Amino acid sequence: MDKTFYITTPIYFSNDKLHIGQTYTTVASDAMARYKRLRGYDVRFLTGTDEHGQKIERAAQKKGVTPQEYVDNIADWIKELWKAMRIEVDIFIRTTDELHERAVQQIFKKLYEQDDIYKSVYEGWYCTPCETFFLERQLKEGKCPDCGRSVEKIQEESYFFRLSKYQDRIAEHLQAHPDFITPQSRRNEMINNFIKPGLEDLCVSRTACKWGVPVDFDPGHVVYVWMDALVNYISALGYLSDDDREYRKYWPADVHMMAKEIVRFHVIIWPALLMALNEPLPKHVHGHGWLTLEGEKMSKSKGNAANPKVLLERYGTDAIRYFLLREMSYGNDCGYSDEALLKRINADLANDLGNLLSRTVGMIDKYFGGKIEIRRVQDSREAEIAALAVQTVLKTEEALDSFHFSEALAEIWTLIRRVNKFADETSPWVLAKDPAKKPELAGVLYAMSESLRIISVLVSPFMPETPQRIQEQLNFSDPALTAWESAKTFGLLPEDISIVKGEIIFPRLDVPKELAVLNGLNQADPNAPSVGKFQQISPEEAFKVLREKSASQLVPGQPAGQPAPDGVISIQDFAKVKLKVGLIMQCERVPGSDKLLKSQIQVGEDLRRIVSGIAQWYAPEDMVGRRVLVVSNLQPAKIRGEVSEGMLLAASDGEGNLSLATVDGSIAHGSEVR
RNA sequence: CGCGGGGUGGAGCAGUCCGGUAGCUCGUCGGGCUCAUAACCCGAAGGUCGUAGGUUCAAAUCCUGCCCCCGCAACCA
Repeated sequence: MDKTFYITTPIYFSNDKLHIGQTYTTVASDAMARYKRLRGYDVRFLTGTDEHGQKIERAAQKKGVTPQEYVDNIADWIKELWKAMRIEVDIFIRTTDELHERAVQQIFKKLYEQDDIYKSVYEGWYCTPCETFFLERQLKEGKCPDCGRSVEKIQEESYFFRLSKYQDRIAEHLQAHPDFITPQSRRNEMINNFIKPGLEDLCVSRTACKWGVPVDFDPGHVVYVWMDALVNYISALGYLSDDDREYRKYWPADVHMMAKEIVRFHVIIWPALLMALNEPLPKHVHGHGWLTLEGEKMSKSKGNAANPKVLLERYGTDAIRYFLLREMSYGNDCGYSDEALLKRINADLANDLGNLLSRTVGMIDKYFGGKIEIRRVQDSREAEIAALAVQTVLKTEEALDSFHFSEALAEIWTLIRRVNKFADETSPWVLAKDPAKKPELAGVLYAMSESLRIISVLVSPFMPETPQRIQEQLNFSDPALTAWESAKTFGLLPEDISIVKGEIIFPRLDVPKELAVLNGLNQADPNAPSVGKFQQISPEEAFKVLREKSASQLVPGQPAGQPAPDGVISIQDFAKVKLKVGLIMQCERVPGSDKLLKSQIQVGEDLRRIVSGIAQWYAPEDMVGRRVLVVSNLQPAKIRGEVSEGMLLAASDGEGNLSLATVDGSIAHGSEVR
C-alpha cells in the first residue's frame, strides 16, 4: 500500500484579493507537497476559498454584484495566482460548492440530532451602523469597538455547539501529543489562552446574514462561517457523500498548514467537531509566522500589502517562491521589503546559483567545445565536495520533515557556495593553460557539473522551474538523474555529457532602479530620496521619513539638502502649496481600516478622492457637506491600497484630539486659500 | 498584573530547551582571481547579546524585576 500524505492550506477568505504574505502558506505547502511526492508519497494537496459571510455579502453589495458573482471573480483571480506561482494543488474547494454545502448541512443535522448542537438564545450587542454583533466582553467601555458609538442589546435564537463538552478531551490530546501543534510556542498560547480559562459553547448559526449554508431544517438560519470553513478539509474528500473513497484513503490529514492567528480554530474547534463526529483528528497543525511590513502585520484590510502578481511577473515565479521560503524563519515573523527581495535575488540566485551554472557551462564550452568527454578524477578535493553534497541532502530532508523551509534552503546554499569556492581552489582556468593537465581540468568540471545536478534536484521542491533550466544546460533529463534519491549518490552524471549553453537563469537586478519602479506610487514626496540614494536609505527608513514629513506636510517644496534655519520658510516656499476649499460630496470608511475615511471632494471643476486618517474623530455621514481645506497639488499617494489625491488639513494637539479645518458656506469650493 | 512572541555588530536573522572561544547572509573596507551575471574567492573592521540585579568557576543561554516593539483577544496566512 502506498504511503499517503494529505496536506491542506486554509481556504482563503474571498472578500478581497490575496497579498504576498498570504501566498506564503500556499507556497510552503506546495513545497512540502512536492517534496513528499519526490519521496514517493501519494499526496493530496488541498486549498480553496472561503466564500460565505457577511463581509462578502457587503463587499458584493458595494460592487453592485451578487455574492456569487463576487466570489466567482475572486476565486478565478486566486486560481490564476496559484497557477502563476506554479502551485500544484490536487483539489481546489470552494465553500459554495454543492458537495461542500451538502456535507456542512449533513454534519450540522447529525450533530443536532445527537444533541451536540442545541438551540438556545444568543445574547449580544449590535452596532447598527456597523451591522456587527459583539459579545459583552468585546465592547469598549460599553460602546462599539469599531466606531465607538452605542450598541443595542439583542437576543435571537441560535444554534450552539457543545464545545465545552470536549474541553477535557482536547486538553488531554494536546497533553498526549506534544507535537500535535508546532511550533511549540503556539501550544502554550492555546493552552493558557483558551483551554485553561474554559471553553464556552460556540454559537454556530446566524440569522442576520443570508449568504451562507442554510440550516436545512430551520430556514432563516445560516451556518456560522468558521464551522462551514473547517468542514472543507473533509468535505473536499467526499466525506458523507456517495463517494467517500478519498476520505477513507487520505483522512486524517498529515498536516494543516496555516498562519498563527487561526491556529486556535484548528486546535480547539476543529478537533471538537471531529470528536463529535467520531472521526480521527488531523495528525499535525503547523502555524507559521507572518510576513510583516514595517513591523506591522500585512493585511488586506490595512491595504499595506505588496501585490503578488506584479512581483511574479517582474521577477519570475521561482525568485518569489525562493524569497518567501528563504526569508521566513521558523516560527517567527519576518519583515517584507522590496529591498530584501531584490537583495536576495541578486545575492543568492544570480551571484551564487546562476553564476555557478554560468561559469561551469561556460568553461566546459570554452575548454572542451561543450562536448568533449569529461573524465572524472576522484581526488580528495572532489571527495570533499561529494561528501558535503550527500550530507546536504540529508540535512535538507531533516529540515523539511520538520517544516524548517528556510534552514533547508540555507543548507543547499552552503553547498552552492562551497562549489563556487571549489572552483577557485582548483582554478580550472589555470589548468586549462597546460595541455598536460587536461584530465585534471575535466575532473574539476565534472565535479562542478555533478554538484549542479544534485543542487537541481535539491531545489526542486522549492522552485518548480529552475531545476529544468539547469538540467537543460547540462543536458540531462533521465529520471535516474533527477529523482530525489539520486541526489544521495555523487557521480551519477554520465562522463560524456555535452552541455547546451543557454541563457542566464537569474539575471542580476539593478536594485536602485527596481526599487524606484516598485515604489512608484508610494513616492508621495517630491523630495523623496533620489534613485541613487536608495543604497544608503532602506525603504523602511524612507517610509518613516515620508510619514514624519506628511505629518507636518505644510512645506512639501523644501529642498532636502538645504533646510532653512529654524524651520522658517520663504513666501515662495509657501506659495508652492496650493490650498483650496473643497466640498465633501461623499464619504465612507476605507474597508477594514479603522482609521481611514475616503472622501469624494468637489474642488471647483475637479472631483477628487482623498483618504484621511480621521475615522476615529469623524463618522462618514458627518463629513458630507463640510467645506474643508485641501492641499490640491500634493502628489497622489496610495494609502492602504486607495489612491489619495491630496490631503485634508486638520488641527491635532497630539493628545488624541483632532479638528478638521473648515470654512463656512459663504465661499465657493475651488476657491484658493492664501 | 489578560495571553503570546520579540529586543544579538550598520540591516535582516541563527544560537537560548541541554550554560563553557558570539555564528550566518547582506552592507562597509582591503586584497586575490579573471572561467563567470562588475560576478567568484580570501582577509579585516564592527557586538559589554534591551536593562538592573541574582545563581554559578563560567550566563546571549538559568532565575527575578523593569523598559521598549509587535501580535492575539474582534474578518484576517
